[in-house]
Amino acid sequence: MATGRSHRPATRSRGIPEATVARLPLYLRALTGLSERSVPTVSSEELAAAAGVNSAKLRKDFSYLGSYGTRGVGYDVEYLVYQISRELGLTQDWPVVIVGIGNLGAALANYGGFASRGFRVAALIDADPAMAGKPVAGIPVQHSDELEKIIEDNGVSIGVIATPAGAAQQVCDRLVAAGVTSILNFAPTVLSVPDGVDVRKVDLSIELQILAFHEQRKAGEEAEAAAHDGSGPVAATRREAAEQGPDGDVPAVMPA
Amino acid sequence: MATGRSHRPATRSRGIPEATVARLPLYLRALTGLSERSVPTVSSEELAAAAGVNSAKLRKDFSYLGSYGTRGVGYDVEYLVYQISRELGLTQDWPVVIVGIGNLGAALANYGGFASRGFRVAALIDADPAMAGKPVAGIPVQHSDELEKIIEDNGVSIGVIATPAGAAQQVCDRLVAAGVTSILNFAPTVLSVPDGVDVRKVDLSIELQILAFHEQRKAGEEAEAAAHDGSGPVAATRREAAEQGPDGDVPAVMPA
DNA sequence: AGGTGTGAAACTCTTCACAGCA
DNA sequence: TGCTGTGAAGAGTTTCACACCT
Repeated sequence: MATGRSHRPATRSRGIPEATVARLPLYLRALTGLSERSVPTVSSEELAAAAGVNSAKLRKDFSYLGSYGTRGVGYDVEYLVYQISRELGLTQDWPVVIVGIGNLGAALANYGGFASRGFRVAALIDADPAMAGKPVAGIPVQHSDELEKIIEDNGVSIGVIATPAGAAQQVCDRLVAAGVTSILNFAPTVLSVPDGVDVRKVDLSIELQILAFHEQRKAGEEAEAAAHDGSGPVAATRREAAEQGPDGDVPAVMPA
Repeated sequence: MATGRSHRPATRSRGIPEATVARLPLYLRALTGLSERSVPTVSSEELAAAAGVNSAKLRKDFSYLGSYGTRGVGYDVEYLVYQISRELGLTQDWPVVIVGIGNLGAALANYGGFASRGFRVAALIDADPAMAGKPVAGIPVQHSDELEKIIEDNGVSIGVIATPAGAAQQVCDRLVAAGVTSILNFAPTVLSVPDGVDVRKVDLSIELQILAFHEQRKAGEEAEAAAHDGSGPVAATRREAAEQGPDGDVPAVMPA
């Protein structure tokens, strides 16, 4: 084991690697599916397939949480659901505000998986006075003047920004000033936040560009293959296969 | 799999690491901003700040593309924009279809950054006959019966799935059968696709769960700090700082 | 047998630090 | 002088393979 050096363990805290954290929701979703179908236990192999990862990775991931499986048998579905939920902090309810109720904001408000898993839409906020009072997904939109009050009254610590890019930083600043410490940003901007505030970003156009890169490379390879004829230096120049998507992913938070 | 078993050479091909590819769109966005403000050159330091990464990483990233900078000076903005665009395959236009025109699909269709950067919404497709013909973002929605024809007629190779989870795999299968080889999936499901097809996934609920994990950890640390010592548990938050968000990120594609 | 849990190896990504060029 | 480009070190992640428990 460790040579007794006082080296910073880096991934500190309770030591679950970011990459693992990013996959826990995936496992949880797969487990929930099994649970609904009343499956009592799963092997790492089966669960891994359902979650779209490989079994070695899954076992390693679970090993960071503890020893929740039974050798020769597998994992108890209900028990794992609970353990992962707890680890992710989903046994409590997180009030969330969504700022910017355009198409995207409305889509998010309507998103079922929201309420279902530990999150509660505490408020919808928009800068347009014409929106105020209009119900979206059964929740009346409130004007952004109320932002600070809403956050304090509801103890909101997670905010979702679905505004146009131009407004994002400003909204972000107000959210943070009011006490929000985690932000999910859908606006195509880099947000700057003080230390201690986490930002995760979802950007459609970035995803598409990454796809385009690979798409282009496929086209190139095809042409090359046609020119060369088969049997290149590496017979298998095909796609290299990173089994799962780009969802949660690895690099995670972004203070400052 | 086909012929060769063995291992994938991984990052192979022309050797740009996935992590770098995932950041190129970020750089491109920052550069576009500079370009619009007619800034002629940038240093790695400045550009890195604008893109939300650190400069060493940026320089390393660029070194995979070639030597496009000038020592002692920096990078020519326009030239870099071109080089990155080319590398990402954005000098050509990619026709894209969006399947599932609910709130989310509509939001995507309306998303400006779309058309602006190498992508063209070739068609909007929905299974609801009542939607057919209705224009969204100026484009008439077409019924899913037309899916195969649309894809072939337009030479579409990138598809966006914004349907409910239940329909996603089916839609995916049809897209792939019709010739689509890159898919951006917004439905909360693991899609299975044949080898050679790339899938990227965006999942709101996963992002929120990751935030919740960190949020919970912050709360825990605070409590711990408070217990240890009465002094203000102010900005105690350690957070080790992964400077950028979870956007594109590292693990990338997912065949099979 | 059957499947988990985990050291150790392999690989990828990030950061450092500085040589070298404009 | 100033900033790029990069080898090398370091950190984090994935995969392997097998000991160990049921």
